[in-house]
Amino acid sequence: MSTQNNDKRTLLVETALDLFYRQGIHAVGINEVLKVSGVAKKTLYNHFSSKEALIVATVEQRDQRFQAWLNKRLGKVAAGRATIEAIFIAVDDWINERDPALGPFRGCFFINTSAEYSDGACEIFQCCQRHKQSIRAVLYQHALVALGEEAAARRLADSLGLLKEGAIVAGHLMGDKQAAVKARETARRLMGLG
Amino acid sequence: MSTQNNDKRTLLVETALDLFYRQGIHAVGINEVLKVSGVAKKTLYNHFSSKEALIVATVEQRDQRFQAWLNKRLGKVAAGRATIEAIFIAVDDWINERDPALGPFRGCFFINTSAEYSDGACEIFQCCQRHKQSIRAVLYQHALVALGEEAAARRLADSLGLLKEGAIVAGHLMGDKQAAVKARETARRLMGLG
DNA sequence: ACACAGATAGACAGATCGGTCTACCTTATA
DNA sequence: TATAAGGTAGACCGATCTGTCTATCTGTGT
Repeated sequence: MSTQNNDKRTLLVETALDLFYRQGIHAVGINEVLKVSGVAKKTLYNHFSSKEALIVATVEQRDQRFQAWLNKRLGKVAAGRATIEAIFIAVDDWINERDPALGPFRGCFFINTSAEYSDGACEIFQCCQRHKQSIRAVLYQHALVALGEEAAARRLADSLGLLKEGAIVAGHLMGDKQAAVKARETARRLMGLG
Repeated sequence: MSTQNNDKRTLLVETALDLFYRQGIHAVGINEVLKVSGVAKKTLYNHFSSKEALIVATVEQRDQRFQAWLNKRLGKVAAGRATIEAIFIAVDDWINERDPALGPFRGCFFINTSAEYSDGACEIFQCCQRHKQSIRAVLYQHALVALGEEAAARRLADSLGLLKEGAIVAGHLMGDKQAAVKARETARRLMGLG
């Protein structure tokens, strides 16, 4: 049946995403995904032509989940400065695992994945790129509301983007659980709120 | 002979570092390292007890090379603000591959490696952590010279660290070759030079 | 000249990889 | 109830992985 069909596909993607995020992609074999999910190998290759296709699906899934989570967090916040601050607060909750929606914190799945697939021509890397561009678009949108002028908004969005990526990296690699708080304070200073 | 002994070891580490940085660690097998370096397998296992030991050696080698490169770049610059700016200029040259000392730019080897070995208890991850802490110490040292006050210097060093990590990530994942220039401009603003 | 340390090539082992395929089972619908 | 689609379990394939081991060669110090 079609619904079960999608159920299996979804189960595979969610299981793979969880394992890939925790352990890295090359470190997780197809057989482990099958064992954990309880799905048969034939079913996997019925839905995906290869491991790479499964990886692409997990990246897209993570993108959708992340953006849905972020939109929910930002839903009731006024556009502009308040939303920009809310983004850093959301990242802080993510790093400190105060929000179960994203699961445990192991850094940015897209940064981690692009570390393993860094060929700019490959589909996996490009999926990661698209995600980052989506997030940057959100930052620019609210920077524009905050500042009203395009060039200044671009500059602010660039700075905010760097701070956000830096916070995620520092939160993971350096174990600095305050990284997003520091990023938010720096952002406030850049927006003239410090 | 003892010198040849070290020659082989060094050759193995440099070859492995180059391959690991370009392709990722799990994606490179021991046999490939041996083939490219022209060293016999027995010799490798004479110097390293396992692949993991070789990986640790490559991370340490990258740390040494990076710090030597940075120190050279900063050698003739006045301590404080000027050195902080020079750091971002150096990162810019790295991203745009204008300085052959670090080879091609594939993002931060330590970030990439910690993406594949993210268990906080494992030796490899801890080596990556130590590197980042060394760099942060340099930032703090010059922030202190620039500001003269410890708490403010810590805040500044934190902000600069986030901008630097963000620039490296943006330069790689988003292909933003201007990332370090933007980070530098933001840093200038934070230091009251904007 | 001889002994020995350390290098070489590469066979080999055992596990695991991604991916294919067979054979059987379950279930919804005509 | 018959049919057909899609699931299950898992054997199997060739390739590759890390790591061990044998056997041979080279070069240095005494």
